[in-house]
Amino acid sequence: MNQKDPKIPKIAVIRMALYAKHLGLLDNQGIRVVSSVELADLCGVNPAQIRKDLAYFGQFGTRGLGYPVPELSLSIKKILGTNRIWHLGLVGVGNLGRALLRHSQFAEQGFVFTAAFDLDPQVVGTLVSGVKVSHVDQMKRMIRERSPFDIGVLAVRPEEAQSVADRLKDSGIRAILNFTPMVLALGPDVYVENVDFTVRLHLLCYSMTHGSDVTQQHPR
Amino acid sequence: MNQKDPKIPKIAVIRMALYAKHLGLLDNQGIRVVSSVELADLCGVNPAQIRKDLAYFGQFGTRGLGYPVPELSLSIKKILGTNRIWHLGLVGVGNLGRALLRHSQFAEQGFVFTAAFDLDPQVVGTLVSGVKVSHVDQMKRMIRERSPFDIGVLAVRPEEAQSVADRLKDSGIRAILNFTPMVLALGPDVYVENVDFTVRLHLLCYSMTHGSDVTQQHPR
DNA sequence: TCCTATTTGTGAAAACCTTCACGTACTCAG
DNA sequence: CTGAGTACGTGAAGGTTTTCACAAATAGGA
Repeated sequence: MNQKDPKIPKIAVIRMALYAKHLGLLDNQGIRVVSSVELADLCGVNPAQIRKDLAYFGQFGTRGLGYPVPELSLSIKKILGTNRIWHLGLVGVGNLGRALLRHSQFAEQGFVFTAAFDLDPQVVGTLVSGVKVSHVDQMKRMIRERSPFDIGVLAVRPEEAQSVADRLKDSGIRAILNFTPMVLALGPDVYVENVDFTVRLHLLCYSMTHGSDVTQQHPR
Repeated sequence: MNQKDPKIPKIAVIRMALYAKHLGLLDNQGIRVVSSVELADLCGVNPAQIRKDLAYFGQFGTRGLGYPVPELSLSIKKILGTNRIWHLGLVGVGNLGRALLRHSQFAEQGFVFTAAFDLDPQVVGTLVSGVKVSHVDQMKRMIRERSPFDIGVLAVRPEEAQSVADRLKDSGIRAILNFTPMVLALGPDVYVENVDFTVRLHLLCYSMTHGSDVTQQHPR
């Protein structure tokens, strides 16, 4: 399973998602071919960067011409694994959870919520954005029996984060998008990505107080 | 104003926010002193990394002992500029905007919403989480007259992102936290931080399809 | 007061990532 | 078919960040 990719930098994978986004836009405009220089302008990176990043995964361009937009777009999606629908399961139907369920961008990119869990009896049983909210205690059974989703989205209170994450792992979930501010201890079998808006606010504060004397760009 | 910091990597600033978070937790637990090794374990980074990062900004530790938790916590906050209240102005009171207004973590970290704007007449005039929603057309006047906030939080639809951002800039706002998927063109006078959850989902997909053969850790 | 154990602060080395520069291969016009 | 032009793919150079390793400094006990 694990391809012998001789060490691909995580940041290159992140940029692939960026390229995919812009290639999608170009594709919608009916543009068939793009050069690394043009794509680089759109993405705000160096053209050589794009060629290097793509070269990690194969050869996609035609010398003298450029890259075929629709084909490259699809190739990157295949590389990222986003050329299919991924099912998401939300845990924690509070303010943020509710907003995530209703957030249209997920669906637009092939991420669909198929389950939601909470422990508030007021919320359990309700329908939010077409998704039935179940009790957290039902979670393990539902996952085991029907495996309704691939990725767990954690939007519970900080106190509950670790125990819910443990339950997700125990149920067989291998990837978690963590919106809580807690660092989850789950071992290497579970992939975790943390989303913490406040870190970005801290950066803005630093920039405003110092006039942003910061070196590197570091993408999104 | 611009201190002669001889090039501090952005990623070091990002980690400072991470350190601040954990130091705050330690402080709450009543722990008075922490070594770089202990803090590194908590933050999931290399101890030398922490010492290097801190050294960009000064000397904070005592050899043979470690770092004084409350003092270091405060020092980092001063460095980041988060030892004060920052006021936020939300534009776009939709699902996400509403959740952000109600999100308790902002207030806990000294970020307080003092204004909110929308153009839906159904929403304008209502009170969300104690904040009165005004019409976007009032925004420029309100900012100019009362400068009610320092940082603009953009949670509008993608189509409106650029024009609203232009308006914020025009009104004198110098920092924007951008939750839309659009890349904003505002020039160097405005600091912009983009928050795009879907990028993280893409990374999880990549990890799951490939068995995560990704090199670097790159924080939050 | 002195000695040992500990931990910081920091040059130097290593690892990593980005950019350059150019050979190669392809396109397209004539 | 040919040749000029173009743009990819990639080794090497350059730059940045991380890690190592150790001297310097302090704590604390005897």
